[in-house]
Amino acid sequence: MANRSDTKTRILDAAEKLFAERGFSETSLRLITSKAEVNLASVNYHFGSKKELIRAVLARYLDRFMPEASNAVVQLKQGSEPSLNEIFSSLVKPLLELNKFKADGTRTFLQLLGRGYIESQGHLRWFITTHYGEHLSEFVKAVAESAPHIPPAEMFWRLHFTLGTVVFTMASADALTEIAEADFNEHNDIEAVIRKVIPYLAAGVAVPVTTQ
Amino acid sequence: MANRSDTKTRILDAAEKLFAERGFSETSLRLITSKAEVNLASVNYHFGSKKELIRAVLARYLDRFMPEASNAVVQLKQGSEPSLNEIFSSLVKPLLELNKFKADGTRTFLQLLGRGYIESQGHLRWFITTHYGEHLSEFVKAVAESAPHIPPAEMFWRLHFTLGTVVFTMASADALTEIAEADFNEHNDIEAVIRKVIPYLAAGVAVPVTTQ
DNA sequence: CTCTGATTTAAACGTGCGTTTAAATTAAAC
DNA sequence: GTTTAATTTAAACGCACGTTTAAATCAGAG
Repeated sequence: MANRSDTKTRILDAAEKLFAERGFSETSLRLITSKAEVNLASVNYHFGSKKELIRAVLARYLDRFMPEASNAVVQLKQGSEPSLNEIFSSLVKPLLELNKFKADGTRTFLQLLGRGYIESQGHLRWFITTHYGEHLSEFVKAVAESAPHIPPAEMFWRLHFTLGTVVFTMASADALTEIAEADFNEHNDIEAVIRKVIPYLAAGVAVPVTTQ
Repeated sequence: MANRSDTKTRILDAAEKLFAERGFSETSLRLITSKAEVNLASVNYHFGSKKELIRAVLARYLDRFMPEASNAVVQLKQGSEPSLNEIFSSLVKPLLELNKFKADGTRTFLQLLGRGYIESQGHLRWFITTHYGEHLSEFVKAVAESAPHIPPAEMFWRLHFTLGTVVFTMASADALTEIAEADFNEHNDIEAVIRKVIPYLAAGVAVPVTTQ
């Protein structure tokens, strides 16, 4: 095949789709390169290793999402005392912006995030907090200020419960929207699902701590 | 090694521990059989394949947990109108009973469940609903009756949000408890995490539907 | 055109995997 | 004690994987 300067992009595009659908360890470089229509060895040539390819796939989304998200939160706080619902809702636009970067980008990003958290044995968590720590803490700070009655340790857990809800829901969103349509004649796109989950999350995060 | 009629049990015990810790596809039969101190081929002899071993591991827990759980819900409804918190809490005892069956059985079961839902591409969901459907629907019915202001379609989504929270949290429970200990000097066993998540889930499931 | 460095290519490498085989060993029945 | 079936064992099988190699091809500069 003739020279093609977009080999790296073709690999990233094929890899992110397959990683999101099947997970990282279940996706072989041979499958990626065949879908991308590039040579098997080009992954190691351009990225060094499979591990570094995974990081590159994640970084391409995080570099777009994280600054926009923290920016949205900061801007929201310019006004007066945003509610939890408003803080979560401020992430909707940055999330949906990813659909302009790539078709189905929002879902792909959230699925990659979930896969990464579960498969990488804590490595992704370290990667995100070290590379996007300032952006993250803007969000965490806003949430904490908006629910001052929740102690920090409890908030840590609730934010991870929240992450789990989002990530799992988005990973199975296809199947769920199908069932919802069949059983309740209710059609939901990805944005509709996001708007359904926000009140659920906000209620859980803010519920008073019981010392039963 | 001399004859040992407990080879099957030794395999199941070693497999469930490794599956819970590292996931199914990341755990090789060679690792399982070496930890179990049995011959590699004995897995295929006793279980047929790795896939059937996975099912046997899950079934051993589900067979214990599911009847006890649905029983607890049914008994709770004998009294008057249980709250959502009470319904979720009624699952705690059946969950902790698993610790009597095996050391750290509760954590192992929940992690297996999480791993299974994420790794098996919907296969576990099918397995559970077809094999334990009656037990499941007892729980779903109780929750729906306890939050009659939530329309069925909305409840469908919220129960899946709930499943996501539980599954994701339990799959990463080890990592999270480690961080919580490091960052907040707060030690949590699996029961503590369960008791933390219940109010979060109950609040989210019951929050009034907004038509913003 | 020629040279040079970057990229692509086909092939192979070594490794680890789930599974299968056939012989050896064990336990139980007679 | 002999026979029979169940189980254990060591070895090998075929396959898919990530990675490496070395030659072929390409694009740009002089």
